[in-house]
Amino acid sequence: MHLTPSGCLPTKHAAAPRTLAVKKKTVRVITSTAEFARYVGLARTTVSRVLNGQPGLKAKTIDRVQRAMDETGFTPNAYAIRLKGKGTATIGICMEDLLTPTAVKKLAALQRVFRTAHYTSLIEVLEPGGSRQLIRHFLSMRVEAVVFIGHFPVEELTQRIAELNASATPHVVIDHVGIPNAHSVTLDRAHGMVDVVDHLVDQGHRTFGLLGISARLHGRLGRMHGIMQALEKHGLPFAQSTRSLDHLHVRENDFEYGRILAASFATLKDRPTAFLALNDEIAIGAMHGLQAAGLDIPGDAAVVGFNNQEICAMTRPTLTSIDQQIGETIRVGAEVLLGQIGQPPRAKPILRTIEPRLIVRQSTDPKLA
Amino acid sequence: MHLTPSGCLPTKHAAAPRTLAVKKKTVRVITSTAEFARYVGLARTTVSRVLNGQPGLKAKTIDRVQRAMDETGFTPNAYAIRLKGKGTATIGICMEDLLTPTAVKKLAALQRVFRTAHYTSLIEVLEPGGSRQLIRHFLSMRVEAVVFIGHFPVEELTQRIAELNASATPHVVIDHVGIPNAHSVTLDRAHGMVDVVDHLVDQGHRTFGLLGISARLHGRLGRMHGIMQALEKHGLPFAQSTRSLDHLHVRENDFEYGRILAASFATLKDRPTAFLALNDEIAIGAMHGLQAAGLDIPGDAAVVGFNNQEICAMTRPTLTSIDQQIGETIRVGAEVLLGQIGQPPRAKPILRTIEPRLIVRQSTDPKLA
DNA sequence: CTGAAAGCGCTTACAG
DNA sequence: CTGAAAGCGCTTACAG
Repeated sequence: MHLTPSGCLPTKHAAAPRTLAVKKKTVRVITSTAEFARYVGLARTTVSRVLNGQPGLKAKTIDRVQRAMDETGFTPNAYAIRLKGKGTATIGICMEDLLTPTAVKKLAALQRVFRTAHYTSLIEVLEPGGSRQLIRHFLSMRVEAVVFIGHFPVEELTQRIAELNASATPHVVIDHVGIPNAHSVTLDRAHGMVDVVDHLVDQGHRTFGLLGISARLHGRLGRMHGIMQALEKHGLPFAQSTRSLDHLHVRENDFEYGRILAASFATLKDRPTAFLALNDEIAIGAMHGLQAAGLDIPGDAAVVGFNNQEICAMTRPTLTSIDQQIGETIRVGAEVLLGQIGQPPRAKPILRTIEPRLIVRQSTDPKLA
Repeated sequence: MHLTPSGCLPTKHAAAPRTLAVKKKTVRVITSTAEFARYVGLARTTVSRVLNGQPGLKAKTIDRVQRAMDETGFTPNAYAIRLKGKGTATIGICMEDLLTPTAVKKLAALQRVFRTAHYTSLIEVLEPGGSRQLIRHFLSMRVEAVVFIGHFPVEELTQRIAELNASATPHVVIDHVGIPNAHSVTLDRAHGMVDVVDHLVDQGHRTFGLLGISARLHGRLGRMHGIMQALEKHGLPFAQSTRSLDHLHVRENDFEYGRILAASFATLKDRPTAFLALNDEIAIGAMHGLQAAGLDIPGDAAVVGFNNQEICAMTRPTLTSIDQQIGETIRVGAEVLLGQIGQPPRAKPILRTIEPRLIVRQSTDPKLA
């Protein structure tokens, strides 16, 4: 999105009168209620009433207008309506990208909820460093609320939330903790990892390879926190029980990243027996890499993914994973957001937590093979 | 999206004055250039000039305005700008859904191209039967062009294209042939299937199971056309060489659909030796189903997917597939669309064809195992 | 740089 | 139902 200094969209070209040649004669496209009213033979006021479904109109009049709309294809100018208007019924959705399947799933679900609640979604993808312009664009479009989906630079997002708060625009941050004063809905990843570790320890595992998982972000609700907590519970010393090779490789394509991490792990003499991956893609890549090294899954190595995508049921072996409960996340997210609209700003940030669910499959349980 | 009879968005509530309590005193959010100009101590005209980056302004003045914008968070009302304005620099993108990975990839690529060209994308997902309202919404937002991505009911789409043509709004249909008077960019699926069949015949296959592929749609550029053409070329009688069990099962989840089709095929005594799937998901499900029945891939059965998603390199065996050339598709699509803006309407529909690329992997070539 | 003014396309009382 | 009018928040000549 390109914006002028004002945060608004640039104009592309002078508005040529929109005409269209039809069968040798030029038909002017009707672009205003004034013109349209003249065409129908009614007053502008009356047309406006019909368009807005106001009461006290004869069925005949409504019909006349409807028919004329079909004939001419006239649509009232939304910009004029909303200028005059009482709210835009629009919600801005800021996406980190459109390439993460689970993020897109959330977007799709959210858009559906908003539509049901009679809101239009204004969907934008954040360009690196473009968050200020993006929020200015949303504000200039007078959105009634803003949702953030995905992962953003903490400082930038913090700034943007402050701006939204300053303009009394409601917001919710989906799945991104650690933003001061932000209302958010977050998956309790820590809890998910506790379930995973419990399950793996139960299967006899004592050493864990971490694929793409680190403590950098997240804090209390983060995965690392959960892993440490669970290991402690089982009396396993953290430093000896876990191993990461993330420093060796660059993460571009997740599948490939998982594969190459696994290949490196396969060369270790004291190789961990269980692997926890940041997501399903990395886990699938890791299975590929481990198997290519001649290892059996789960016999020689157990693997756990994250997100429980449909593909998990179709790999060989099928992949144990953690379900994000996207439906629930979006339900709560929408509730938090819509609850703010029309209300006075909250003093305290709202923080809602979603509990994930472990789905055990063959990659960690030999009995299921 | 909910629309009133006028095709516009309903109003949600009366616009309460947006105020915000900050440190005990109530700060009014500035919502107009008039207010803002008063705040800065400049004329509205001057402020407007600064916001639009017009020449002939002192650096000092520009600075003052910039600073005041940062202080107040003021954003000019986009609805007023565009009402007055010369074009909206907005393009409507109509998606069939947000759940098909390749469709979302196209969306992401297209949005990026549009942004680079200084257009904002208005992304909407079509609800069943909601196409008329959707297009009315786009027209009411005065989009400068419309893109359709995905598959739509032919008759509905034909109607919508006619409406867009009637209002002189440019459009392009990505990957959906057979719409009269529609400008479109389409993958030559027939060509793709010719390549597949050539490859498989080369590998010694003479019988082909079709998974989800039928002749219902598409015509000349369709897959079935390509399959028939290639079989004829190799002197293989079509009816004897192909087999479909699509009538036996319901297609909901594609992975599962592929699995269950394959399970049925596995029970046949005269089972085909090669399988062509509608997409990668069905192909992966089919591999799962065939392997579960004890068959070796590609030894007992070859499998080919469609779309060449990243996962194809991570299955066991890796999956031969056809790459859609999404980058090229979107490049051409944007070219076709942007080329129409500001030009007189075309008499003849534009039809551009994209050539797919066969990517051979282990699932069809034992030498790669 | 300022200020007054017209106009974009609507909605909404208001008087008939 | 009609008609005249005010106003939403901008932009853009125009005269100073």
